[in-house]
Order: sequence, then structure tokens, then C-alpha cells
Amino acid sequence: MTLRLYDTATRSVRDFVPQTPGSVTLYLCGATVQSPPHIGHIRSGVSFDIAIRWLRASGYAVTFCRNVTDIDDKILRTASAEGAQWWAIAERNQRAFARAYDVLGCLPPDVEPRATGHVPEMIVLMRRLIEAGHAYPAGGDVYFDVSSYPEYGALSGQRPEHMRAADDTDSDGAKRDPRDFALWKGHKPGEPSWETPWGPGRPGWHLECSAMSTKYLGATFDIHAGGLDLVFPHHENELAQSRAAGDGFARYWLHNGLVRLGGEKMSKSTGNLLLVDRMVTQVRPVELRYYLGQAHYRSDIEFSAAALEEAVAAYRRIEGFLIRAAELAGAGSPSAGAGTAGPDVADAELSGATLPGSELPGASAGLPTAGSLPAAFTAALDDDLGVPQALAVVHEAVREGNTALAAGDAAGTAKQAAAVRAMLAILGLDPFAAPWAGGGDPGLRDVVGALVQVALDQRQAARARKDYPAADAIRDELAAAGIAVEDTPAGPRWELQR
RNA sequence: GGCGGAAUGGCCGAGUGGUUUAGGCAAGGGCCUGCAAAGCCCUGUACGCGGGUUCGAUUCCCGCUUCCGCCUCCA
Repeated sequence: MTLRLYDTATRSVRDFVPQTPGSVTLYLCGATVQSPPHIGHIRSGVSFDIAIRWLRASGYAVTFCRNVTDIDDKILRTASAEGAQWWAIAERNQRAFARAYDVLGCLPPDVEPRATGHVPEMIVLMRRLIEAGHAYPAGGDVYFDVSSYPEYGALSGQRPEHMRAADDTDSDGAKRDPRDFALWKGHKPGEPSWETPWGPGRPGWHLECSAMSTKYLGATFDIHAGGLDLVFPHHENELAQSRAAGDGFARYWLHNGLVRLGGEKMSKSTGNLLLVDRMVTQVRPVELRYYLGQAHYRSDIEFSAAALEEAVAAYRRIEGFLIRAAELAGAGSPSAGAGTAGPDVADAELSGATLPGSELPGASAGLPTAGSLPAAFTAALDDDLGVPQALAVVHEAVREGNTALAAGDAAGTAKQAAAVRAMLAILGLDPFAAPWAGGGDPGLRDVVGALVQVALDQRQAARARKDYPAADAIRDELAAAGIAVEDTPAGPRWELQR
């Protein structure tokens, strides 16, 4: 079974055949670093992180380029409003994006080029376009001549004659046609500028992606990804520039659906409510990742607190199974292995049942291979990255694993646990893998474990003499301290309340 | 005005020309438990509206309604 992907350019699901067998070049439109990321931004990161993990697990060597747009109107406006340097605003927000990608477990790109670092490449591309008759300098700006490129509109299905004229103010007078778009914006007082053969100025929005994708991935590359709201004008314009210049450009276009709030796309004001930094104080990052990743990447997500809570519950069900499975596989009796059982401890205990040929660090190296995964899971992801169906397979394995666990079937439990972890690794959700695992001071954990054990021993003694009020009081006190106690056939186990 | 997407059981969310019609959450019943918790089993019989094609439509076609995205700030 081969991977099939929905290609926006053809509006159909197509077999994915990379340009060079065995390797994939992928460009993702990353952040315009004009504000900190909200969950809409990061959903895109998560969606394509899963795509990249799947490509790698499928045996492709993926070269992943994710750009940063570090100059635009809004960055300049913010800088001016705050009395700060534009580059300081960009830098600050770029760091916030980097934090968000990291905290949600998105694998880093192989290269993360910034627009302002690639002006020479932009100049070359502009020259090529001007010489080919597809662009013209005017009034200090450089414009792409839409009428010179008959294919314009093909990606987004727009007909130029039906497009509304741009109502932007600044430079309309210089354009030959209102639909022409700026490759380069002429210098204005108070704005940063770079020298070009056509005068000083700054990059237009679209030019950078053509210049940088070509530089790092080649004139023709496999996949161009980004949010659905970038199809027009951004990606349309990129495509026009690059094709008009004679480059093949992207062979597949992937677009993720948007996150909405209150029935509408997240705006600046509503987005502030859903900043990643804020969300991860309300749910654990891995739970937020589960929420953002669980829907199909092309579906819109209507944010709701209730839906987020459901995702949390679903993830904890999976995680709970893995923790109990690790305890069983590890120390024979749950009480011995439990408690101290942060996932990292459990990880060690599970080592006997680890993934085939994998250390599972969450880094690109250790992903399970597609062949080692359940066939239904593989088939789901091969079908345009069908994460919802893939998660159904995960949940079925969890249920079977829980049944084995209840029966004391260690081998069966370990088998299901290994399968679940392998599948979760592809989705970036393995609780025992980086960046979710670990944390905490091992020494402190041992101390806490010993203290809890004292309390549990007293509770067991109370239970043995059928003094249930005393036993329940101990359990209640532990609960109040944030420790959940469960009795199992093999004795009590505890863990920190999640 | 143009282009595109969507409407599924209490909720989230897949999917399919029919017979076993995902999965999760919540709910009810049961098992287990001293009680819980966790887990397992069972239950609910859903596809916006109106036509059409068909032996049969939630799935295909036409029309309609509502919602959403884009039409040069956007993930």
C-alpha cells in the first residue's frame, strides 16, 4: 500500500511519488513572527509533524524546511507602537514559536531560514522574472505581472477576471494591474531597507518562500504545506513566481484546516485566549497535542473547552494503560514498581517490550518502521494521513491490552503495549518518549515513594483489620496531597494525579 | 459577485451504495471491589431539507437551507 495525499492543486487524493525515490523534500510555511503563537498556528505544526514522522517511518529521508517570515507590515507597526526595533519584535516572537513547537513535541526542521537573510536570493529571482517579462519595477517597488502568466489562479481555482481589485492603499498607482502583487516594496522612511538593482526596499511577503524553498530544496521539490488560509494569495503567488521563472516548484500542495473559535476563524483578539503558552498551563502539552492532532488535518476544528477535556480523557486512558503495562512488565508486583512510576521509570521497565529497533527518543532517528506497525494503522495513515482511524486502532489495542492486563497476561500485555507505543511514536504522543517523559528529581521521587509507601502500609493494615474508615481516611489524605491510590489484585498502586 | 469546504446519534469525530454500518467522551445497566478508582461486558439504532438515479441512498446527481474559509495581514 502506498501513501496517498490530498493535493490542493488537483483537488484530489493522489498517490505520493517523490521526485527522487527514497527521499522527500518538504517546505512548510511557518510563522510570520508578528505575535506569539496560538493553537491555530501550532496545529499546523503538529499536523505536518505527524506527516513528517509518517514519511520517515515509511522509509523516506525527509528534508524539512520551515521558514520564518521576520519582516512584514504588522511587525513594523508593532515595533513602531512599542518603540522597539523591528528585529527585536521578530526575534521575541520567533523564540515564542520555537518554544511552542518544542513543548508540543514537533521535530525541528532541518533548516529554518529567515526572510531577511535571503535578500540576495530574492534579487536573483526578481532579475530572472524581470528578464523573462513577468515582473517590472515601478515607483521603487517591483511587481509580478499577473497578466503575463496565464496559469495564474490555477492553484486556488480563481479566475483573475473575477477577483476583487486589491484595495490596498500604498502603491496602487504604480501597478499596471490591480491584481499584480509586490515582489519587493520600495523603501519608506522609518522602515528598514536592503539595496537592490531597483533601489532600496524590503521583501514582499511571497517572494521569500520561492527564493528559500528553491535554495534549500531545489527548483522542484516534493511537498509544500501550510494553512488553508494561505492558498490564496500566498501560495498562488509563490507558484506563479516560481513557475514563471522556469522552476518546477512544489509537486504536491498540502493544506491544514483552521481552528475556529465561536464559529469563526481565530482572530487576533480571540487568538489571545488560545495562546499556546496559556493553553499548556491548563492541560499538559501532550494532551494539547492529542487534541490538535486527533481530528483529520484537513478538517476545521471548532475549539471548545469540552472537546479539549474529552481529548484529555481519551489520552489519559491510553497513557494509563501504558503505565500499568509497564508496571506489570517491570517489577512483578505493581506496588513495587508503581508509585515512583513516573513514565521514565516505567520506560526502563518496559524495555523488554520496546519497539523494534527503536530507542524512541522522539528524534527522527528512532521512529518505528511502518512494517512493524499494525496493518490497519498503516493503512489509515497511508490514506491521506487518516489520524482519526489510526487512533481508533490505537484504542482497540488499548482495550485488548487492558483485557490482557486484567487477566494477568504479561506477554499479551507487553505485546499490546509495544504496539500502542509504536503507534503513538508516529503520532508524537508516546508518553514515555521525549519530550513528555522524565521530569522531576529522581532522588526526590524516591523519597516521595518511600513516604507514600509508609502511608500505604498503614492503609493496608487498616484494611486487613477491616477498619475501613481509617483506610479511607488515609486514601483521602493522599488524594488531597495529589496522590491517587488504586487497589489492584496485586496490591495497591499509586501515582501523581495528572 | 467569484472560488472552495462543511452539515453524522447527548457531545467530539471517522466513514461507507446495502448485510457485523469506526473510535473517544458523556449516560444507563452489569461484572470486579469492603467502598472507590481503573478496567472489562452490554445498551442507545445518527447521518440538514426536498427531489432524482437505484432493487436499495447517510453515501451518487440536481435544487434548497444554514454555517465556514479565501478573493492581496493570515497557520
